[in-house]
Parts: sequence; C-alpha cells; structure tokens
Amino acid sequence: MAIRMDEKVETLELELQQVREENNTLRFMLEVMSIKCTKLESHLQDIKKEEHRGIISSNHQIESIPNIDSSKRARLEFPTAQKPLQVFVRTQPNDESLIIKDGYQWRKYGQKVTKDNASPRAYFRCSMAPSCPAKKKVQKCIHDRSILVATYDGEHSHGVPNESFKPSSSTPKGSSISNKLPTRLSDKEAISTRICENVMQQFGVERHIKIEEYASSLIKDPDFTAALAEAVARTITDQEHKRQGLDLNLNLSEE
DNA sequence: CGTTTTTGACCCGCGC
DNA sequence: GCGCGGGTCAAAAACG
Repeated sequence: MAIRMDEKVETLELELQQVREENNTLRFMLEVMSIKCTKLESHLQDIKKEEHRGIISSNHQIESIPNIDSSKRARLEFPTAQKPLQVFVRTQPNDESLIIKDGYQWRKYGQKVTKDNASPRAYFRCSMAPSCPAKKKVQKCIHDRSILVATYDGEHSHGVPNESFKPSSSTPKGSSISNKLPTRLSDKEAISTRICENVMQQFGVERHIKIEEYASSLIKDPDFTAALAEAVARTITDQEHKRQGLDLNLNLSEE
C-alpha cells in the first residue's frame, strides 16, 4: 500500500516537474516576445520621430499646412487613441464559426475576406433593439487561430440583457459543454496578444518578413542580449522562489 | 412563413 | 482618375 502511494507521489512529482518545465518555457517565450515587442515599438517610435523631424526641417512653410494634415499627423502620433473595444476570446482551433456568446443577440449582415488575414471577417449588428447602433466585427487572430478577435463599435441603446450570462474564466466541467462557451483570455494573454496585434497593425503584414529579419537582428543587439539575460535570470529566480515557497507550504501541510 | 445567414454587388474613402 | 480594400446592402437560400 505504502509502495503504491510512493509510486503515485513519484508520478505526480514527475508530472509536476514536466508542468513546471513547460511553464518555464512558456514564461520564457512570453518574456522574449514582450522584449521583442517593446524593442520594436521603441524602434518604430524612433522612426516616426525621425520622419516627423524630417517633415519639419524640410518644410519651411509649416504654418501653411492645412488643419486636416495636422490632425492626420496627430492620429499617427497616438494610434491607440479612441480605438474601439477589442475582446479576445479563445475557442476550439477547429471551430470555424465566428460566434461569440457575449449575452447580446447579434445578427450577421456581412462577411469579408481581408487582405491581412486568411480567415474571413464577420460583421454583426445588434438585433435586440431595432434602433440599436451597436456593431461588432469578429475575426480569427492571425497568429493563433484558436483566438477570436471581436471589435465592438457603438454603444447599445438598451440595457444589458441576459443577467444569467457571466463571462466566467472558469472552464465548465464536462468536455461536451466546454466547446460551447468560449473562454476569455486572461489579462496577460490578452495583453500579449494585443501587443502583437498592435505591432502587426503598425508594421503591416507585407512587412512581416522584415519584422522577422529585425527580430533576428535583435539577438545581435547587445542591449537586447543584456535585457534577455536579465529576463532569464529573473525568470529562474522567480521560479526558484516559488518552488521554495511551495516546498515550504508542503512541509507545513505535512506537519 | 418569419427570421437568419450567405454572398455577390455596390459604395466610399484613401493612396498613388 | 483609377484601383484597391473595407464596410454595407439586399436578394436568395437555409433554417426552425
């Protein structure tokens, strides 16, 4: 009996070790990705600043620039301002339907294949009230086809329907139900996905290869290497602290 | 038979 | 002015 328990503990420990390793790998990947994104964003900002400076220095009649142009430039400076609400929802990768259950009743009025994404974009209008101006666009994420990106446009002219609907992050028990209700991404997942989306939007897909080239060139960058080394060290230290804390908890619970 | 979805056509803004 | 791409319309088909 005691031997069987030992075996069970050993198996569980092995599983735990595997999960820890996987978690480490994913954490590392996320860290690297966010460092790359930060680098890319700051690089992009530098490029924009240089472009802006170039415009000012080359244009001696800056005062004569019409208001429209200045507003356009202002929009370029703050691309994230007044952006419609974007929601990222995880679904089954093989689920081809672009339906997100958010409590509202939507009526599909169009579908388009866009240039930057192989999967089609679906257009929905709120059908809960005849005069409701709320709309949403749903499209699969370019990088992860199991993620749906819903862009909400306009406010509902009626109250929040279906009180029973709760966008809970807890997965329902039973696999047959789990694919019916999509799970919302955690904040961290949503942020990293959003950063990638933003970078992709800013650079454009046709320049995707150039981004890859730039990302690979980052490895040669001493600043990037230092930041990466720091991130790796921090990850390992964090992991070690957590493990010590877990071990301590286990010891305490055993006593 | 009413409602919803599909899908090609059309419109409009933007860049060249 | 033209072409391109995103958004919307509307007729036909599908569905309950």
